[in-house]
Amino acid sequence: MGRGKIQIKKIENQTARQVTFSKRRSGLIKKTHELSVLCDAHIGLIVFSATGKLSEYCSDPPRMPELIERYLQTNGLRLPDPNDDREELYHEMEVLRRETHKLEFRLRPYHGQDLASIPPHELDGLEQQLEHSVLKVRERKQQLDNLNRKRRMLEEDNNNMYRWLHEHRTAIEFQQAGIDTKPGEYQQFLEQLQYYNNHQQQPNSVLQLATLPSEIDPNYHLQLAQPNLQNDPTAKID
Amino acid sequence: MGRGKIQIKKIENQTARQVTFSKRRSGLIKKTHELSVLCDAHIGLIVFSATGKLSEYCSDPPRMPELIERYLQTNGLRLPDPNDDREELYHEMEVLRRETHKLEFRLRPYHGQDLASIPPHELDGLEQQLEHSVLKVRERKQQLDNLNRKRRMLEEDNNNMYRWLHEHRTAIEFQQAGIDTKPGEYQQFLEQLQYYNNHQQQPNSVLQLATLPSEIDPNYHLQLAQPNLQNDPTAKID
DNA sequence: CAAACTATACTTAGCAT
DNA sequence: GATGCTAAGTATAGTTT
Repeated sequence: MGRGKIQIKKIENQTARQVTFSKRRSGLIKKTHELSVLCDAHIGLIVFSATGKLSEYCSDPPRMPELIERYLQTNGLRLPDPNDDREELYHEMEVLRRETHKLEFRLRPYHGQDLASIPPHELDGLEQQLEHSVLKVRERKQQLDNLNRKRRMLEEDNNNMYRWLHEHRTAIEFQQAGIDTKPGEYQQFLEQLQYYNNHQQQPNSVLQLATLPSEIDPNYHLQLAQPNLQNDPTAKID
Repeated sequence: MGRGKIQIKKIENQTARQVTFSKRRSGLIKKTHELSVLCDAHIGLIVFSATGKLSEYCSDPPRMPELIERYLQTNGLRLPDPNDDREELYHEMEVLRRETHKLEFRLRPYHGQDLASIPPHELDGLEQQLEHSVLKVRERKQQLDNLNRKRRMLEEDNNNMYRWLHEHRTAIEFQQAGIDTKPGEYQQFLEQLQYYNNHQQQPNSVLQLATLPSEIDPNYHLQLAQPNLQNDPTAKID
């Protein structure tokens, strides 16, 4: 089939091998196609060249995967490992399921259910735990009460300030007309307010306010009070 | 390539088609093999005849699945994979995971943790819940205490009976020596015991034992009493 | 029906471009 | 590296056994 007969063994000459590969590959594909058409066969051909390049032929090109699937089934084969972590998955699920049950179980005594299933010697611990938790909850409620009280104080405070500012707006506006607000002054004002809020025992007097710098937009007051609430160290819980 | 030229289209003559299939198929496999050897290529050939018969060739026969896997990967394809419930599995796991987290989260307030994350309006409910659970636990402890007291009483009772039996052993043995034990006599013996028990002040009767909650091992009294009875031939029952 | 035959069509090795 | 040429080697259609 050529100028000379050849042995069927790897062609050592790299160039010759490449040429032969190319020629024979198309010949092979042609013959594959002919067979599939002439005899109505379903054929798939997969060729990886020595350099890893893929060529393929399928008598019904889009259905190569089907063909492969059919091949694997016919042969009772499974793909070496598509990535079968199925076992792992099942195991992981089992673990999760168990955990969920355990948690559900652990939750029951706290609802006063199923106490009969608790070993007697654990009852004291459970009781203490519950008592401790009740205390914690009460503590938390107290904390919230305190916070609410503080908030109300601050609100009242703000209202007082707002009222004061409102009453004096005319005077302030008059001042503002003369003096431009400088950045440093606003910052100074903030610090004073902060101090004022932190050191107040009772909601306070409009009198102290009178000592604050006066060149302020009366709309600031709402924004100013808020940060103090959030920064209140006593509000921190965990 | 034969006595006459042919069109590449399905051979209608069923016999001719079968013959051609057979001849060309071996030719194809031969050429496939030659290409793989000559050019060091990795080749897989899958042929399903019109009648569904499978023929295959692989340059490295045992590694057909690998070849296929490589092919699918190279093409970025996935097998249709009929039994891929992976998605479902993932989903189910996600649900479980969520549930576990939810449970963990629900457990925390009962340990007095993380109360800050509880909406304030739920604190009262939680407090009540905890108080209720504490009561339940105390109730349960009380129950166990009662059971233990009862058990101790029964033990004492058994000991008293044993003592009584021991003290009267001689008389009983004498009775037995003359007369074979009849059903009526055992009954009589029981009645004597009954009488004895009913006239004791503190210890409970054997009959009362049957009314105890099941948490107490019903065999308990027997285990205590048994050794005594076994030592006493007159006590033999059934 | 399968295997063997054989004339002929097809494929391709080696070479040249 | 791909393509074209062509003699030589192969595959196989149709036929025979």
